[in-house]
Amino acid sequence: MKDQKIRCTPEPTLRRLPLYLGYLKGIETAGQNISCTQIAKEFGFDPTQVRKDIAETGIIGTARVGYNVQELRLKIEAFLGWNKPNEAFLVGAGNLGTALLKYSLFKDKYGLNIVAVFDDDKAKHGAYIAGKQIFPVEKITDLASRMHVPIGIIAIPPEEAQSVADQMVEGGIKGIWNFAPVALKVPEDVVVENARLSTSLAVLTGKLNKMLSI
Amino acid sequence: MKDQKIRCTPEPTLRRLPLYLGYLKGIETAGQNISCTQIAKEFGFDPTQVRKDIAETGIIGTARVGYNVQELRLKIEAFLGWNKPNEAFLVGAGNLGTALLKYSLFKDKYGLNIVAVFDDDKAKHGAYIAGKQIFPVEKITDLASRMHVPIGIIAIPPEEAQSVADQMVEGGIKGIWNFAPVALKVPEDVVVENARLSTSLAVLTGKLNKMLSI
DNA sequence: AATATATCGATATATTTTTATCGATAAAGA
DNA sequence: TCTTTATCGATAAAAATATATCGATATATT
Repeated sequence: MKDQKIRCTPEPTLRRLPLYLGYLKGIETAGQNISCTQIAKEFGFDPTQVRKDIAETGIIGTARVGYNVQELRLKIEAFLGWNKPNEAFLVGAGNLGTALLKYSLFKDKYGLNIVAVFDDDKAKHGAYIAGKQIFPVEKITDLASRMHVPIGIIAIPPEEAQSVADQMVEGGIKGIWNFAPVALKVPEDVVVENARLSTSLAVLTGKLNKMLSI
Repeated sequence: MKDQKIRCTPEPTLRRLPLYLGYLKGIETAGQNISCTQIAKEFGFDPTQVRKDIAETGIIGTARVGYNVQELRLKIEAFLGWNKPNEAFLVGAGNLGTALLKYSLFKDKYGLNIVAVFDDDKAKHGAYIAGKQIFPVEKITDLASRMHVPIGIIAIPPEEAQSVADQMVEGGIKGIWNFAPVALKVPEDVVVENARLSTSLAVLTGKLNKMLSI
């Protein structure tokens, strides 16, 4: 029973799909069809890999033709859940939180709809940023459970992150987008995706460091 | 001659090292030594994997004891190049750029020192944000080559990203931290790390989408 | 002092991810 | 119409990554 193991999409595939999507959006006017070969060339990937990634979405292509651009775009969006608004709570109205809120691409392109903002700074409570009212952190659990919000975004210092995550879980939030540099402990049925910029920076400086020292 | 292939650190390892680092910083007062087993438990990883990751830094541990906490921290920092200031140019003084600039952790913890900011909005030229003056984008090449700045950060809309990357490369920049959702084309000796938030969001919503539909 | 145990480093195995191959097929060109 | 070619989907091979095993060793326990 333990080894049921639902076959799930490889994470690298999930990371590449948004790239393809961005590309498709840019060329939608150009032509009707697109092949894996073309997409692969754009990104320097292997065509077979692109084909496998795309196959995950369930789309059926045509030999010698490829895929219909618009259909492929819609399939990827549906697969990622970006075709419908994903409601989210944002915790942390500091620099990062504010940037996330104002970054309109999230709403426009990825369907991420931040419906409320929370912060533990009393001075901010009741104020608005980017049209959203700021609430006290203690209200997360209650509001999340009543509004059935599925996603929580953590953009606060690491010390408070676990406590906020606990409150989110208690409120029934199923996915946490975590910008704090800590390992959150959550139940198995809650997905945590760490968007830690430091991780990305490490890859850059680590490679650079190696390269420049050779 | 083409297949020289320098043995390089696996990217997953580079991604995990900052996690260990953050953990080490949190416990430094707690004790003298730390074992892979303990670190692994903290993150839910396999101890052998942690040991391999750590081995990349060149540290030597002691059987039955583990590693000296402080030494390990310093080794990881040195390995990632975070022990010395990494000078960088930031292009884009919008929401994201400003957040990056103000996010003090980058400077304090990761040694990322943003020395100048560029934007193509004439109204911003000469102004200061977070103590840094804003320059016209056209000056990147000249300034980068004269100041020998190794890192460029791209925090602008996708349309302009490639052009800015070209200017960075021309100025001798060797590492680009790219926040724009496009595939940058650069010479082989330039490292590009894509810090695309959309990619991370895709992993979250993709998994959620699958989970909630089962 | 002898034995047990945790942990290291090294090596071997397993799993996952990427890349290559192959037959089938739809369009283009001879 | 027949051949050639690009591309698909499926399957196989290769490469990368993660996990397991094993002898050695330093500390703790009997």
